[in-house]
Amino acid sequence: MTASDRPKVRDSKTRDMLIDATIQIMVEEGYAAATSRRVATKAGLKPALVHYYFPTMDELYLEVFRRGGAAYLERQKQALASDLPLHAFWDTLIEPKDTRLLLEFMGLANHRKDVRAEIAAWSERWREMQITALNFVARQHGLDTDDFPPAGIAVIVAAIGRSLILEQALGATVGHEEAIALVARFIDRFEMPT
Amino acid sequence: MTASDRPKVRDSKTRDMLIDATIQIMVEEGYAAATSRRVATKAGLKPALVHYYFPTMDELYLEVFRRGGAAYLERQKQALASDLPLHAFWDTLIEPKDTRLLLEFMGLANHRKDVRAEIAAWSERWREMQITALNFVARQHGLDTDDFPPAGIAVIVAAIGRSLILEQALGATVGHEEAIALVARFIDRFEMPT
DNA sequence: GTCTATACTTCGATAGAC
DNA sequence: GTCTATCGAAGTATAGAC
Repeated sequence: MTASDRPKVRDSKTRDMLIDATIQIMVEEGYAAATSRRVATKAGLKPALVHYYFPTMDELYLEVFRRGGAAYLERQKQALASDLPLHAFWDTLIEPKDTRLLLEFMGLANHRKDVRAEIAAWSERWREMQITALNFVARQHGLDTDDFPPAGIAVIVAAIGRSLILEQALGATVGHEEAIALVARFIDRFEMPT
Repeated sequence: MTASDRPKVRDSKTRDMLIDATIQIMVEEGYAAATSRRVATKAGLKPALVHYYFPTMDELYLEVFRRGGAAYLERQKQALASDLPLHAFWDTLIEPKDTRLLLEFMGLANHRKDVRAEIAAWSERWREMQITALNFVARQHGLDTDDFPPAGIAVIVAAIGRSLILEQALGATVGHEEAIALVARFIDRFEMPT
């Protein structure tokens, strides 16, 4: 049985276990630790099964990313459609597990060029969704686009959230409290908390 | 000859070549590609030599980080001591090669726990240096620390620079121009360009 | 200091029994 | 669908000739 004619099982408990194991390893030990053997062991299975479901490791990584990426976009969509879109958006950005996984995939993109295109395309959708929502926020509040350029704000707010998670993983949190306070103040200017 | 009694050569052309090769591979293909074989090949040498100079790969990684980290701190020190510290600091943050290497090491920190402590300690020094300088800037301009909390500003400005580089490596640059303009405007408020 | 040669481990992947 | 068994490539690391 070669790579091309393996069954394309889309929903299977075993398959899910392999995906979950991969996520867990990537988050805890980095993408480089997510080998077929390690993944299988963590899932309580044998390495050959990994290749049964995912002929190549790239296909496993891509499937993990597609699932996680789709779920992440869905949560962001909900957040941006909520009553306090800026607050909810910010909350998605500082969710540790999701953000760490995303950061691992950004590293993986530099290591596996086949994975890169997929992540780049996802990032564009992710960003466009933010810009659309922030454009709406800007119009709603009659904001000057010099003070509140939606695209620029999206880039900056996401950058801050991501970096906080990245530094927290290192245990370096000096200045975080102050940075979070600044972000909160900025967000509160547009969405008054009750 | 065991790991403990190998010569601790501190300056050697060959050693430098191995370090340079490691940096190049890490930046271009990610830390996971920086194997002893790949490093040796890129330097035009044999794998055994890598282990002659660096008994374990962790020692190679640490030496690369120590050199790069020291040089980076030195450049930051110069920047923060310049006439336009905020502008110069920002320039160091968006220097692509340095920042990409640093991001790779942050990934490596999640993968190699022995490397993590070193990177965490470096990050603290890096950040403290920024805070000290920004405290000085704040005092010089008589700034309200509610509007300009040095530690928070350091975290945020660094976060933006790093994320821009990270996204640029992916080819995702939507909103970057606007984000950069916002940062420039903020910085210019305190350091008027001539 | 640099090489060849090699030991041992881990990895990705496949074949084939069940 | 899951396993055992195995292959070849690549990984870290060492021994020893030069």
